[in-house]
Amino acid sequence: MKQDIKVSVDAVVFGYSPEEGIQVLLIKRKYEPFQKSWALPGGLVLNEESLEEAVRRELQEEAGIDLNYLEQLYSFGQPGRDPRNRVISIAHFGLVRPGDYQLSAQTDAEDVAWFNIKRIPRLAFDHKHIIDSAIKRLRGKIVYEPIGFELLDKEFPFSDLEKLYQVLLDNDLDRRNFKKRIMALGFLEEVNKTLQRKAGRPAKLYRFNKKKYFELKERGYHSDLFYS
Amino acid sequence: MKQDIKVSVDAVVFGYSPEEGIQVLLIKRKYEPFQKSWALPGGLVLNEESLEEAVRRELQEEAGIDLNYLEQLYSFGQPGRDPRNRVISIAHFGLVRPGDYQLSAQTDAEDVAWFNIKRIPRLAFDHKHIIDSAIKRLRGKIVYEPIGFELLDKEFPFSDLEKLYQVLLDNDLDRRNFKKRIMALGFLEEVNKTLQRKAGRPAKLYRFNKKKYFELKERGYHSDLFYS
DNA sequence: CCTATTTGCGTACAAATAACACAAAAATCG
DNA sequence: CGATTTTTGTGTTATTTGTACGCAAATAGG
Repeated sequence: MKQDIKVSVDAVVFGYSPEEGIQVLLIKRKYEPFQKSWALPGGLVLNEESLEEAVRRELQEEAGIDLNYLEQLYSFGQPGRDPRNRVISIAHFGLVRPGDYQLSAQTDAEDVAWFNIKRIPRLAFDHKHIIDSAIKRLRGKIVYEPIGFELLDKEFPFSDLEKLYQVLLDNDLDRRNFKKRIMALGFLEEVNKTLQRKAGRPAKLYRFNKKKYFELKERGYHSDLFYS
Repeated sequence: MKQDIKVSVDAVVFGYSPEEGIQVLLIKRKYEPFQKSWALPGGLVLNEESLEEAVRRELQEEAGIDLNYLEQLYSFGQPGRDPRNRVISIAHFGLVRPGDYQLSAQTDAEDVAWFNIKRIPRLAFDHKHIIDSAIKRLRGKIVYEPIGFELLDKEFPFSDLEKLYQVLLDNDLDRRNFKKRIMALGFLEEVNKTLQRKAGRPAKLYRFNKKKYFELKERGYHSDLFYS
């Protein structure tokens, strides 16, 4: 019998701010099945586009958002995960900066929204499961690769990074040791600016030097974890 | 226009022995395209089977082999990777023990063979690229998850494990420190047997206690790397 | 029985990590 | 305006962990 399987992509897009915590982008479905349910952005792959192109296109169409970081997460292909057809979904993992993050409000607010990862509503299909995988990936990856910076502004106070790790790994990390550790990695550089958001001493701003990171990585430096 | 994409699975299966090193299972293709080229075992997913079922079925059909460990690797979906149709391949990563490992000779020897990962022939499609990803995964994963044991006999002398890590990470690890480290993880247990293969003092046999490993993992013990 | 080979075990030293204290610069509040 | 609170910045020391070794035990082979 001829193969009758459809191929789609889904995206778990994370955003972050110190006030709101870690959030994930969801859309409200317009059509059956799961009409009006919250779901991950995504859709069928077109014949001539790559998987990554499909993801970026769908995110533009459904949420008007541009990703700062994108990688493949996992492919979900269990028969029956879509009640109508056999659909294989290649799930992706994306990150946006706080700047782009706000764009969601520009599109129809009923249809697109950010949800804190601790308060995710009931979702269509197996999307809850997919999000769980993505959160696991985020938690796992942030300790040995510098993807945390992709969730922050290009220039950020150190405390933002610190809080991100706190929220994600929920362990009390020592502020001072954490900073020493990150700085020792050698790819964070100080910008000659300060920022003040509340009371307290103004914070210096830092910037992730991606070029320097790749240089160090080339030289076989063993990145190994930021914090356990 | 209607979506016209096929879905297949491929498997990168690794085997290991101290004498042969790390090997990967390849088959010689019978049909076009790439007729008579070496390629990864795999094929189209059937309508009612899961991805993992498809992998195990194909491996049975093409190589008569049973996997000891199987996980998804990555999905390759670039248009043009198959010269005829658009085919998305969900690549998998498998491990077999030395015992099962020998089975390949039972099937048609012209069509199935093990190749040392340092001496891989020219391959069909983008299969070389897929193998590279799999090797990277193996190297990366072996330092923080106990998958190395899935490549050894259930009871093995310590030196086998040691050599596996040597070959894979090609650094000179200190025999004595390596053993201390592994034993400190707490899930390797001594069996009351010895084995002698060449000259020298007979080796005690060890066994990976998977149950104990999961117990320790539950208790939030931070597995973190065997050797860097 | 002497040598080469392989496995087993322990100990001293170096390096990385964790615990902890206090100073500086601002807002807030009386 | 001064005292208090809040936030950021930097250092020092104890503890834990990792690394570099030396040497003994048990076998095969000649």
